[in-house]
Amino acid sequence: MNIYDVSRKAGVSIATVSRVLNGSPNVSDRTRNLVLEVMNDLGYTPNVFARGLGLGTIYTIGIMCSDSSDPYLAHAISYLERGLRTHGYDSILCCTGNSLETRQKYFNLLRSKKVDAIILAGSKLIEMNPMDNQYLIDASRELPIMLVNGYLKGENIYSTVCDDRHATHEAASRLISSGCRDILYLYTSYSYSGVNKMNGYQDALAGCGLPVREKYIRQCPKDVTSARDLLLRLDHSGLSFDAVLASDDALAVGAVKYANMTGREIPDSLSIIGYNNSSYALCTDPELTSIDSKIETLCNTTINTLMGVFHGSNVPTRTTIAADLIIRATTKF
Amino acid sequence: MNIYDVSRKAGVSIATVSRVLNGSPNVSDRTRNLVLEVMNDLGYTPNVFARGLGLGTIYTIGIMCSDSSDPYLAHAISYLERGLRTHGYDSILCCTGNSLETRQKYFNLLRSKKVDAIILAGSKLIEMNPMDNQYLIDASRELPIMLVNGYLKGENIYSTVCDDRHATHEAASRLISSGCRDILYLYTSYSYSGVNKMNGYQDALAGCGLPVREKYIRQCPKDVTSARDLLLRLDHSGLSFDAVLASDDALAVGAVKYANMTGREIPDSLSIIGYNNSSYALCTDPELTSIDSKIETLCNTTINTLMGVFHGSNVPTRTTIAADLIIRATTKF
DNA sequence: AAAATAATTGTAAGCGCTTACATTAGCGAT
DNA sequence: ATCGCTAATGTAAGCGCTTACAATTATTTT
Repeated sequence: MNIYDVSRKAGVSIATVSRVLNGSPNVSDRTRNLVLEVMNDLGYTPNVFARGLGLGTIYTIGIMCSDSSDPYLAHAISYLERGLRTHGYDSILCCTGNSLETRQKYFNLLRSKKVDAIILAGSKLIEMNPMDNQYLIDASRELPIMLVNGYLKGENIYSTVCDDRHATHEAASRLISSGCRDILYLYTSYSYSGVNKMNGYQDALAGCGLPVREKYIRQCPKDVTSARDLLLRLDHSGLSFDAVLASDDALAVGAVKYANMTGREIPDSLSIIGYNNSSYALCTDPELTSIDSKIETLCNTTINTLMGVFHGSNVPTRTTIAADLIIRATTKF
Repeated sequence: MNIYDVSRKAGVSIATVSRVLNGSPNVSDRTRNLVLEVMNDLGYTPNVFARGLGLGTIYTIGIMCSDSSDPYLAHAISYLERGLRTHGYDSILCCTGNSLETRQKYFNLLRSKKVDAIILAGSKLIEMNPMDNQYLIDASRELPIMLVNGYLKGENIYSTVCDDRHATHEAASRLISSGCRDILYLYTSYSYSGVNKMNGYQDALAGCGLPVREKYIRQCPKDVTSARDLLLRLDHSGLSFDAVLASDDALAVGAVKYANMTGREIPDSLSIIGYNNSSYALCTDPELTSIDSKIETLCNTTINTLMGVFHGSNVPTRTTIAADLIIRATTKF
């Protein structure tokens, strides 16, 4: 079952069938309808490989992320996949874990698949050492590289980022205005957004004339139990803190659990702010105040930008989206 | 840059290059190494389209799910993608939402991409009305259909399921032995696994000589707040219950929140069991007793079965995996 | 009505690869 | 050295589609 079968049954040449397939205007309506009807009767679907061979593209976008089971990334993938599909694009997903090496390997694999673009979801995929991103810059001569919540300077590289710095700045400032003085900052990794978030926190302290203390900036694996245990240890070690600002809701949930275990009152004795406004935020009692990083907007903007690139429009290299502070019950404001 | 460039530089025919590409044994070691070296020098990667045209396959598996942002499915996708990749297969992801129509559309889209198999992740993708699954049965003549946690009878259809019925049977039985008499069952949708879970619950009641009451079987959207509110309403309406068995952890979290709001003691006044043993289970205080549906095992088994099918091995049509009851703090045992 | 032009359709040459079949080279047995 | 056989390599015909260009038909224009 191929284009020849259709052309035979419709009594036209394969070129005409192909034109119908590709929406060429140079086909009379009568012929077009005839061909479409035959296609329908035969249940014909064009062979993607043959199509790709001729067209050199296959309407497929590669999506890379470190781990699709992370709730934040899972949502990103969901929005990206859905959005791309509405534009007629498929997506090939690649979860690369955290090793740079496998990341490069999968990246090249996607390229060899002749995807039309590659979207990197999540700021962890951009290395802090510029040298390690060279492979992206090299590849960008060949196809557009889209970064969701990550930034890299380059000719054919487009970033859509959330204004994390501003968001944590605001969050920390509000904690301070509500009376908190010893704000613990919990983060999981240094990354584009990780660094921005931390800077926002530090700026806020500095802006209010409070000291930025190393002891109050703590690294922690991104899971509830690790965060809870870390806080228990810190508490035990005599560090006193009256607020926790976390780079992810999972860490903030851990903070709630720490408070519940130690009997500290939330928010009177301890204020907590999470990040991402994920479903975690509604799991706890009291429910989490959290920064909404607007993942859906981020993804949609990325896709719109990409479509702009495909159509040759003039498109911004970096788009910044504002975050929202969603106030619930773990803060005094 | 194509196979001709390689063949020219290596001084062999394109057929030989192709043989090296496909790991044919009919190439002398000397020639193979020479060709590989040239490929490496040139940074050559074969064109997937041309390859697919010739081979008729492209080492790509279609994965369908209703919504990749659901934590359970997100994990499934993560495991599937990773597992397939270790076997040299890519995956194309399709999130179909809940409409049968778009599901069929995307299914055919995957077929037109000539994927080597389609994996349906999650029991929601199988319709309860057999007629509505005909498209799967039709397609199975063309390519293997793999169901993760769903069952459909058919020639080239393979299912890997969790023994949900047994799991909820055990869970309910243990609730009963621990003194519970009025066990509320919360579910989200009728589906292969949904029905099994419910049956397990009902069997357990019947087995212990307890009545199966309609009022104690409630449908609820799969989110924390809906579940909490439903329980508040039921409570308010005068229904008395001393345990909640939920078809998903999110619902169980809602139950914990209901208890916290109303001051009911967990587990003394209310026992709660969730399903899937997801990260939700560790978010609450007290932490959730939950049924681990072994999603990782399910996914790996599915992939192994699929590889068996590809190799023409004799492979079981349905594989059942036992669930685990993970006991934490929301039950009295 | 013929000529000029535009719209539609057809022909055929790829796209880069695989593979059946043909050819050649290699090697031990005679 | 010759034959027979196997292993290695090459030749060429697709795979199903796109598209430049050629050919035909329809529509204006004069």
